[in-house]
Amino acid sequence: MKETLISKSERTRQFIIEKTAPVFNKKGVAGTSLSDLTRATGLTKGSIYGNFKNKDDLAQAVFQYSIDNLTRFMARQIEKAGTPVEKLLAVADAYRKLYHPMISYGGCPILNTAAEADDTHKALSNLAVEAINQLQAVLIDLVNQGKNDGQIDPDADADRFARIAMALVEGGLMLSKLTGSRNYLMSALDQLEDKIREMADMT
Amino acid sequence: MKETLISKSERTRQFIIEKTAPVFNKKGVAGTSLSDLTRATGLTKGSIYGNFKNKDDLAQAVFQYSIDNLTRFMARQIEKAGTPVEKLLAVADAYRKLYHPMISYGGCPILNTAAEADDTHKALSNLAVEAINQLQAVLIDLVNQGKNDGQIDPDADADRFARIAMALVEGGLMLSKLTGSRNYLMSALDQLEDKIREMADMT
DNA sequence: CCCTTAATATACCGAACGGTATTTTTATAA
DNA sequence: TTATAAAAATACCGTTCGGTATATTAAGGG
Repeated sequence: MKETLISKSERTRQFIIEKTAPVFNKKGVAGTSLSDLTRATGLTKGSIYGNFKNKDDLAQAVFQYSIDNLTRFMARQIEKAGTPVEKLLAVADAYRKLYHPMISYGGCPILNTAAEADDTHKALSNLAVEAINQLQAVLIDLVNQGKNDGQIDPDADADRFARIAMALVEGGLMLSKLTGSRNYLMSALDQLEDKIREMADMT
Repeated sequence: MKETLISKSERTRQFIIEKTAPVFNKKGVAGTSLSDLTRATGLTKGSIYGNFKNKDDLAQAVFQYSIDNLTRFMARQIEKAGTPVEKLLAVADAYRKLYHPMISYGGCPILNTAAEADDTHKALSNLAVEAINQLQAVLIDLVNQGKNDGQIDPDADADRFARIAMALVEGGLMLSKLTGSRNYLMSALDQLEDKIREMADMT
């Protein structure tokens, strides 16, 4: 008597997402063909189309999966740290840890999706905007917490900080991925940490 | 008696590049079809293939054209400014001026190319690396000139500054393009200007 | 163990793909 | 003005595309 907590199709669906995620992230939606998908999964077109209504539908599920992984990882790193300022520094550190996995995954999914989809795949680019807003909201919240604790300068501009942080991280990731040199992301993260310490008057 | 300084084919070649550049930049190489190209130019496949040996060949010419435009514009802006520090600030200001044209062009070609090509089109991604190195070299050179003039702190790390500057600009552009909000690029450029003034002890 | 249903594979579709050989048109130097 | 060469258009190639109707297989409750 076997307990089937999740149906076969749900498992297959997840399997397809996991196997095709790096392919989509490296080749883009337009650059990924159905034969790429059957190759990556070992399944046939019929099976894939039984679980997703078309390629774009799968691409969206894949993107959401990638983002969920990223935000869950980030949440765990933040949880480990104590004060709001330490949590902000933990975000920067999280990206240092993410460097290698992210590169072999094909770079940041948000960046990749933004570059490809903003003029062509509106549904997908909306998901990317959501992901950015979500990450930013975390940063803004932490800054505000730091202000309440008296740890961060009450005059600090949380929104502006979050925008600069995202730009540094995404820009650094893109350049490191492109050139093959860690330096870009690392310098960007150094700069991000400087900004955090600056807000916390730890200069 | 008409003086043909440049041949018909050279003119057509340039015409094709100019007309297809925004298409490639918006849709990517994989996402741009030959019918997109014939539509954008009003020419036939035969004509296009008489001037370029294949789609990738045209894509590379298009990317180089976009980069040349960017670097020429940047050089002109730098030329106008006086001291090295003013020239560095002129670079930041150049990106402010470029905001609208860049957005309607489909975003930064370096970013777009990096995102699409680094796992698929090696020749193209090499051109993107070259473009980054070229822009960075300009920044590094200006910082060093500032040091020689005694205008910039001799301990300033020019390489690190250039990496952070590129990350801020590219990240800011991507986020502004994605979200439709100027704020990202503008905050990133504010930050870049702060860094410049910091190096110049104008704080 | 069987029967129903769900899941996967097979076989196929029309369309669009990138690319090319050939013909027609256009430019241009003599 | 005409011959010739260069450029562009036409018509076509085989392949792969995304997608689907149908057949086959496997799951899993009764």
